[in-house]
Amino acid sequence: MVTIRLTNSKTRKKEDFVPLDPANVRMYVCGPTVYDRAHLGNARPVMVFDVLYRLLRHVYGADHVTYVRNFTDVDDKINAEAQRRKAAGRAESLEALIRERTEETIAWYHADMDALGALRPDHEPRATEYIGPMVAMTEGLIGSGHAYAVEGHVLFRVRSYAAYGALSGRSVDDMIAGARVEVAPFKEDPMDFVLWKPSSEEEPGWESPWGRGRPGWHIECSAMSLELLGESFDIHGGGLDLQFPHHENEIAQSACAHPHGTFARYWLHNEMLQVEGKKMSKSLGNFFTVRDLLDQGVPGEVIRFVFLMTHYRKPMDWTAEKAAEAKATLRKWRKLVTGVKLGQPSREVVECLADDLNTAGAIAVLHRLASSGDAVALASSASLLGLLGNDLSRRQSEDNQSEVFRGAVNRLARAWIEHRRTKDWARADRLRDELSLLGVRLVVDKTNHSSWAFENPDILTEDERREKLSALLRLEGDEE
RNA sequence: GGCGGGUUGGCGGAGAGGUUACGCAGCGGAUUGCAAAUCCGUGAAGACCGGUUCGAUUCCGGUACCCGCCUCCA
Repeated sequence: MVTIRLTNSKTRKKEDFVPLDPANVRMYVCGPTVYDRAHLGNARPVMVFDVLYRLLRHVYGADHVTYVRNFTDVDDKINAEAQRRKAAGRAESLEALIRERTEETIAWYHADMDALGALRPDHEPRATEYIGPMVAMTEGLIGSGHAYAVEGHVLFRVRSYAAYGALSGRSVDDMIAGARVEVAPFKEDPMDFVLWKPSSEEEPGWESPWGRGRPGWHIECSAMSLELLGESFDIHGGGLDLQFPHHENEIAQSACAHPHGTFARYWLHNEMLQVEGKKMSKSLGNFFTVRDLLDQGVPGEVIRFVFLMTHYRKPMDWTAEKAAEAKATLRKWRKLVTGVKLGQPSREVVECLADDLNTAGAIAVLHRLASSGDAVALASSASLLGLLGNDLSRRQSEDNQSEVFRGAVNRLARAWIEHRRTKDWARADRLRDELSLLGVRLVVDKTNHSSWAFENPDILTEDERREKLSALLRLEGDEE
């Protein structure tokens, strides 16, 4: 069996991965706060841990891996949106409006991540469905002296956990020295963090021993991983930005609540995303969502490929140039693999992935397989990376091509061939150029027959396309 | 200020203490009505300063620069 090696943030070393139970390898990944469309940065951990999930399934068997990724559906930004709808005259309760917002956001998230070829996790728990376990864990922490209730809040006492700061490499004293946090007067220590906080009438809340309130951000992951994976499990993943304070706090809560468990044994953090060399932010005007890219006609598979080009522990830069490169490569490979039956992925590709998810190295192997013409190995190996599947890219493109459109393009392609045959170069070239504006590329292949292919089928709307096509058909004397 | 990470050829981006990464672009050639695509070939690197070593881009130390987190923006 292949030995998977992973860089464990906890030890800062690359280690052999040895699961607690090979018959049930367990992984928890921090998922999105569902208040709006997922931006491109949100997709990075999804891609990284999707590859890890696929690799684990390959090595241990598809039925022997449990992947949990949560939805955070308690959040002030969600509240704000619900209150906005309420203010706009909606009659439903705030709770109903919150639910509405999170439901629609989750549906978007699923659609967008599906388009990137990400497998759905085995469990996608929502924080609001685990309030009970969170309250129970909080009570336990109070009982064991690791937390205290004050003024409707419950706070975790960081001084009660000696290893606090180990994951992110800081000590409580260092943090206080450089802290910019506003310290609530009721905190025993400035670094103490909230497990539970009171809710006003305008905020969602649940009854608890400390009054009506809602959970702090960190406790949900501790409670849900416990419920679904147990006190000890294998892998915990997320973005590097979550390492502190989120993951540090999760560890503190879980370790203190269940001192006999190990909590997560391997911690993986992916580096962040940049856009054209800069941090993606609304103020820089380079902020966009996955859906924005898909709507612009960038196939999900291309987005996925660009992510995979960079190792997960390096900052990844999204650039238009990379997208173009990915697209050209995928087009070339797709031509090679059409119709081949999947077999086993190449051992080299598996070894690259097993070596701390070296996706860039795996892609290099794919290039070699492609140039050697080994279509079966290429398709099978690409499939392990979630690439070149029938479910990707094709679907996106062909859904957008109506029968009418295809028929019209076919007639125009025949006209083009005829112009070429009669050496009417002017008309032939003009037609070729016009069609390229529609995202259709006419090509001459080796045998000097002609064919056509969709190059970028999504650049125009169906209406624009129809109008343009009928103009061309008239021009070619095709009055159908 | 505290903590962590990075710096590879024109661009992207890996591995390995000594042997070609790979891809894109470029250049040369094949093919071609033009173009695209495709195919063949090819030059080019390791921020800076020291140290370890027979030998370092790869290990160690320092400098410079960049980035992230510490402010519930992944």
